[in-house]
Amino acid sequence: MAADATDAVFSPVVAPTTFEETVERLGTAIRSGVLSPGRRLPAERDLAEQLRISRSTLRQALTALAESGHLVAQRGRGGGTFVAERPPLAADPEGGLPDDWRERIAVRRAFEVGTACLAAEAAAADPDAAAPGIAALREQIVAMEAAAEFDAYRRADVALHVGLAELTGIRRLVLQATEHQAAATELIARIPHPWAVLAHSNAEHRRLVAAVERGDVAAAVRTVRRHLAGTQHVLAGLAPGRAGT
Amino acid sequence: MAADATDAVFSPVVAPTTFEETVERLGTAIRSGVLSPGRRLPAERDLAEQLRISRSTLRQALTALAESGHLVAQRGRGGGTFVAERPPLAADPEGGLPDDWRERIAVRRAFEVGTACLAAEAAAADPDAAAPGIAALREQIVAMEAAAEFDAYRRADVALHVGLAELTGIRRLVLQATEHQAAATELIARIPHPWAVLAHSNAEHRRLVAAVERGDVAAAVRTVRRHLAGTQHVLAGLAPGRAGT
DNA sequence: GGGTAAAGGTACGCCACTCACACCTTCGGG
DNA sequence: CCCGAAGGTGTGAGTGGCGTACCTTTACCC
Repeated sequence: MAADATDAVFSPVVAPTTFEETVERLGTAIRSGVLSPGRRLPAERDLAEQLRISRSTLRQALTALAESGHLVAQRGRGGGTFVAERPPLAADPEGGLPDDWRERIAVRRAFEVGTACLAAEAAAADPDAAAPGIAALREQIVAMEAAAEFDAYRRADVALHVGLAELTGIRRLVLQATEHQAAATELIARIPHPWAVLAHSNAEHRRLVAAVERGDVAAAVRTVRRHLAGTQHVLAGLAPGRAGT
Repeated sequence: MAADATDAVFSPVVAPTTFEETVERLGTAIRSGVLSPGRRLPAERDLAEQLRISRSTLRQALTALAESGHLVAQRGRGGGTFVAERPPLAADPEGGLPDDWRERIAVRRAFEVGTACLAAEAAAADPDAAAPGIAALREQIVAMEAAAEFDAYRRADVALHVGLAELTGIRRLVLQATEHQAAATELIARIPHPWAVLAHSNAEHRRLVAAVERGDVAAAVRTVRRHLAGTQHVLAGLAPGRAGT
């Protein structure tokens, strides 16, 4: 097992550029549905200011996202940059799982468990403040039940998990949640989704929301754990032999 | 509550440089004790290769760490770069908590809960493989009981939590664990630590390790949760009014 | 005692990225 | 019909990271 602490310390250092970070940020937000189709982004000059980057760099990112079908730009007065009507769901739908998929899914699991824990705590600490957020979660569950195709289902699924992070009130967790969800979508898109599985999954969603609502941390954690374990096992079944690094 | 998902998406983009990332990586490893005092780092040329960065950039980082008292360099054959005998525990012990301390401590809690969950699962899945790791955790607990001063206690504490992450076998979690621990140390260093509290804390450690050993996920999560809630409350008591952003 | 190898220390030029700034183009509304 | 708000374009400076070659120190070995 190569998880020794010193090995980890000496593992490669990555330094993403501003351009890459921006594409990642906006791209995941769009793919995960946090920025919904047709939505208008702030004007470039404003957005650059909000993101604390120069307009030049922002435009590089916007151009890249436009070329990859995430965004559509319209010139002239009343124009702007809009999220495409049918943005790509996953960044790279080429065959084969990335070889570190085990790590990714495990990190995501750890993250979700922790988030669910904090969300349940927040709901227990201030039920009134959490109520609207929880109602929003319920709406997503309804949307999932009504979903006629997998894309719609998955979008609501993502919204639910991101909404859970919102309950914690921690901005950083919300950001990470969208990233994890977008990453998870890319993996999940490659496995079959029989309706029976989706129905079962949604039953777990209901249980999760109920647990959060009554502030039952243990139940929330348990439910999330089982919920994600299913995904992990299905992926493991699809993995070519063992794909560990 | 400023944790709305779209707000998070449009929050500032940060792009750390390779230099900064490297200082962060090595600095946290040293401060958290993962790289222990007196330890020799790989030769610059080798280390640069391992970290996948140029030697020039690596040297910038090493120089900065040497100036801040983390490292000591010795020239000549048989020389090398060594971790200082008494490296600084915290990066910036200036007065006052950083204003986003609530976020930090919350993110850390979420992380630890998730990690404990995965660690307990790993132990349950393959008890024999996890046994040596768990024995190492017990050693840290013994070290904490024997600790005569807070520094020694804290180092063992960090080692315990990092060791927990190692049990999961996920390199990324180990890396994040050292970062969270180093960050936590900076906060914890500012609060008083009566021996009674430390003893109580260690009792929780024992319970945590026991829960992990028998693969009891629920108990592990519950224990970690309580364990960290204590820290959070003490910090909240020290916070100047409300330090929210 | 001198050579040699292994380590850190120094210098320099190239390239990619980021930024600020100025300007052009489109197009709806007053 | 013109103005203003939006995206689109171009340029030059500054900075950071990289590669490469070379220098200096020092322990060990013959």
